Amino acid sequence: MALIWDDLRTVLMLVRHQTLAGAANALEVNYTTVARRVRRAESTLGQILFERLADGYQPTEIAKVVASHAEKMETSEFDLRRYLQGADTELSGTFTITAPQLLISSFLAPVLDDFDQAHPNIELRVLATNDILDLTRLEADLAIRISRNPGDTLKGLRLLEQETASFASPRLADHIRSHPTEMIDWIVYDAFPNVPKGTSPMFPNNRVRFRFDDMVAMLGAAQAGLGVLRVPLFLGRTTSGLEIVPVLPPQPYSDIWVVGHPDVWTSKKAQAFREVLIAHSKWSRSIFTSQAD
Amino acid sequence: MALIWDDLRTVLMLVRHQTLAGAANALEVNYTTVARRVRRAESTLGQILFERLADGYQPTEIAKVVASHAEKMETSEFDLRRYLQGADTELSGTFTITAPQLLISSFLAPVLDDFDQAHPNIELRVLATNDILDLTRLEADLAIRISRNPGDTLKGLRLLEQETASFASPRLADHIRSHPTEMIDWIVYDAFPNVPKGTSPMFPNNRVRFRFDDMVAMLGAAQAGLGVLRVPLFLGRTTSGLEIVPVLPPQPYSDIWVVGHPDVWTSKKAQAFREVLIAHSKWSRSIFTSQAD
DNA sequence: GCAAAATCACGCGTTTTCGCATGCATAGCA
DNA sequence: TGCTATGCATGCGAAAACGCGTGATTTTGC
Repeated sequence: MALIWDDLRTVLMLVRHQTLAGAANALEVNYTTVARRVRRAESTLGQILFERLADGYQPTEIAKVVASHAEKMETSEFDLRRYLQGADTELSGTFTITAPQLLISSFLAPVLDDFDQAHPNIELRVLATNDILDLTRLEADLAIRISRNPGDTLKGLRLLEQETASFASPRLADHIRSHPTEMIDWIVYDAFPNVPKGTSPMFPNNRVRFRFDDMVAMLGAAQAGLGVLRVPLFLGRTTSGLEIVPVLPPQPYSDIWVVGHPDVWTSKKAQAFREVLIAHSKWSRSIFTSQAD
Repeated sequence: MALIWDDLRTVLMLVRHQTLAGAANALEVNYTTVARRVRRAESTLGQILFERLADGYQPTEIAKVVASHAEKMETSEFDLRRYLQGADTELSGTFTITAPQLLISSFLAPVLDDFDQAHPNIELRVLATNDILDLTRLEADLAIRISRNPGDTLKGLRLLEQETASFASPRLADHIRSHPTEMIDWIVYDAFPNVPKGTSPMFPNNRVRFRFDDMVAMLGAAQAGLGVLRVPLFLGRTTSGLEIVPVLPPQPYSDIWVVGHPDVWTSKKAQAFREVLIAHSKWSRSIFTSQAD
């Protein structure tokens, strides 16, 4: 009746993913192995944990209970790994950060360069995604985020304040400036599907022309002259083929933070990365706001 | 960097036992396996977890932290196993009880007989020990205990009230009855090293002659006529070569309980065992008290 | 309605893990 | 000082676990 902890972990993954392949992928083993471990767990528990269906493994109620306990075990594992990460004083090994894709080229790239030169023994892994990765689960050690605050459970440091403004292709910008009362076409983000508030009274006629779900595509559309765009200053300024138009005067926007789990925050590598980040933030402040230094 | 849960468990056991053999015994594997798993854990963690000394493995501070987290995982495992035990509706498989040695022959033996005949598919395991086993860790499913209450975390059912009285060998008993004012020698238990309170005024002269740390040995000494003994009625009555003497009139003593963890309490097997236990308790009540039914 | 993709079961050869036996070092003890 | 207990390291053969390939079935997408 000696149950094997890794079998419990396997059951947990199979309950989560519902297919052998999915669980196997998460565990970095062959899916046959998942099937075998689950069979073994079922036999030592004397309980059927999954219904084998054509489209996957359907967990029974008992399997869900097993998984909930395995989840607590997993939490302890992550607690441990974060502790070890936080206690690490080595400036070597791997270090993982995550940032929104669009922050990489304009802001983060020089930071990465500096950091790598200062700490050549650290293998830096960059996860460029708009998804909010779970730092509690160590999906990344530090995250660069655009938000109003670091969140409840995380520690954070505000790197930069930033502003947004309206941008357009040079030709469209010219046209708008010379015909301020004509109808102005906007390209907007799906999550904010209206013309931004705060447009200048000098440009009274605004309407939404396109709604996109992807910022890169929106920038492309703006470059092609399809409309006016509200984006953070740094983004409009560093995108070729766009220039600022006075339709929407610069206005404050969410700040740029570096956030991390308190456990990991103290690690030598995290400290080192923040140092480079802070130094570079001071240097590049003027890209993010319209105010003089 | 995929750490193996069973390696964490192995580290926990090695921190607890400090020797490969001890940990191996607890894990029911060869000690070589413990050594190998610990080496593997050290290598994936990049940390030395133990100092190899001549008399065993000395855990480092980091190992203790690892062990504390593994302990939480272990707690979840026990929580799960108790849940599964409690949800079990089969009247087959193994079932483990514990009871003080001295309760076995006089009280429990017929219960075991009845239970086995009623449920021949259940393999009953009996741990006869005075140690208080940890039911939270499933060292036993149910425990028969002599105490005033079941304890904080456990569920309990009072099976029998009982009384104690004084016993002696027939020859000594005769002598005491015919010479009540002579000095009476007592054999007492280490934990209560004085002459029991409540002796009858008819026998005014009492002293402690021997102190023992073992009840079986005390019974033997009493059988040999070395002195008077205070024991529960059932014990004196069922021990050959002893008879009750009126030095200490029957007086209430701690009750006999069956206790169990709330999670396990509801299992079919536990219910079945309690049934037999209750039935037999009613029958045998007269052995435990001096009062008429 | 049919092709492509996804899923699982099973069998085979390989890799890894494990247990056992041996040898060595140290501590406790007479 | 020698003897014995206990505990660890290492090497070898057995056992277990694993990955891969094949085949069957079902779902998904066009």
